[in-house]
Amino acid sequence: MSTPDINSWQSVQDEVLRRIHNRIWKPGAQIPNETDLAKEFNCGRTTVNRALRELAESGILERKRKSGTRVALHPVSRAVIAVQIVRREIEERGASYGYALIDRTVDTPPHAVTFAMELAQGEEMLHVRAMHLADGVPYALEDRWICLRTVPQARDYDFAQKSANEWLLENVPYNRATLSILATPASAFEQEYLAVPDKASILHVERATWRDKGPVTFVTISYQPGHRIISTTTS
Amino acid sequence: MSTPDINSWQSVQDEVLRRIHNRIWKPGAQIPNETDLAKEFNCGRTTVNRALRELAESGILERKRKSGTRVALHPVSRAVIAVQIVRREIEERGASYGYALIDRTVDTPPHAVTFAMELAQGEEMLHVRAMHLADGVPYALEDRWICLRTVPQARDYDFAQKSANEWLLENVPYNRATLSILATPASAFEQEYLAVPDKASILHVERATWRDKGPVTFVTISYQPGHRIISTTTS
DNA sequence: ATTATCGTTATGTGCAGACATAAAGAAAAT
DNA sequence: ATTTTCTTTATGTCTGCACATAACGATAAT
Repeated sequence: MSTPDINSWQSVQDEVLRRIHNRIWKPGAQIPNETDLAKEFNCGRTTVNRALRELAESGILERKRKSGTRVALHPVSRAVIAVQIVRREIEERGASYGYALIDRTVDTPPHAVTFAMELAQGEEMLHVRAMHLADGVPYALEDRWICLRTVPQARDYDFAQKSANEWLLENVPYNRATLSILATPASAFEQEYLAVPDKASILHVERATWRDKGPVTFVTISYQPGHRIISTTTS
Repeated sequence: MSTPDINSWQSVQDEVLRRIHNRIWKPGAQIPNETDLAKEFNCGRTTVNRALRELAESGILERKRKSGTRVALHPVSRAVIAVQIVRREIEERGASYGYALIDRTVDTPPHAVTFAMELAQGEEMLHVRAMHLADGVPYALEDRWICLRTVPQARDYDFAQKSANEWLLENVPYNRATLSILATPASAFEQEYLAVPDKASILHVERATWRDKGPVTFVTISYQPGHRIISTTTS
């Protein structure tokens, strides 16, 4: 109508966001349907669809066939954190990366590990522990269990030069992953290798991965006290 | 070609993922261009484009105009965590929600807060502290600073019934947000209100929000020891 | 009153075709 | 040798149109 042509999906999205932020469309309220918006903005319905679809994916809008589109009442905003190999994490901070293997054994994992990997107990796995250093200083510890049934080739790799972190990513693809973040007091092992005092507060990232139902690995990364995981939030 | 018709963007995506997982297309390798894939799958280029675009957004593929599309060498997988109001977090666990305001004052925030909000020091803000309870037990503490310049109407609200968490979300929209996760030993304040021992390890989520360059709020949620943030990972 | 059926409606998706745009590489000019 | 300009190529996006599909609501059958 009076609106000047808004004919890129990006500009449609901007305009929709503007109306939501300015309470022209209030939380919970229904917004016009795609066809009408397309007419108003003088663009194709496909363009409006793409703009709204993305906003729905990010939780700002709620869409239902036939019922239409409404502004979310309690938007669940999604914080995205980038999970990448520790070497890159360190290099992106402008530090030089160092790696040291601590030990590599074959053992039966504790219950917490088999539980996270959705397995019965008793199976032997490869247990690899290593340190990641930034400018020579301990940056994080890696405590990893690798399922030898799914990844038999790990038995022949010594992990002395390249971390299991990187080796697995390059050699063993996965389909599914879980990730969990928690805080615990430093264990004796962490105290020793991270060189921190008793009861220091450690941030842990636990990650389990699977390849087509076969468990691949379960890893805990323990960070130096004070470490932050920073997210780039959308919307 | 020999491939049976794959003509939904979803099935194209599945097939592409299958080829990546089965190393038919190896990390770092270039994959055929959209037109060729469309021909092979017997579908429109638009369909292939949507499938590949989403995989690129999720970090599995890397695309560049003219150069083409290649399988990411070091895929940065994106873990998505849902940030929502604490009440919903508790209710989703099947517990009953309780709320208690601890205090509400006007004060000048400490440096850590003004820094996170990208402000100069000296400005007075509203400081609200409260407890969130699950089945009557302390679940998390909320320590919040609200910018009275951007949100003057907060001065007239007492936060006795409804948490600032919810009030802000319903009344003050935001454009931009940062999120940061860290672990620290329990402060004296946390020890008292979370009823935890000295030096307990506490998981914190810090979040700052802005509305069109105007700072809205900075909040720290401190969770009961043992709390986990769980992410639903894609790819 | 309850259940089954069916039309209506808004979103979801697919297609072909067109043009826009980034970027690599070749060719031309300096 | 270096810089500039052009051509080519693959992705990025917009359009109109068509049909699929979920779901609300009304109507009909039980």
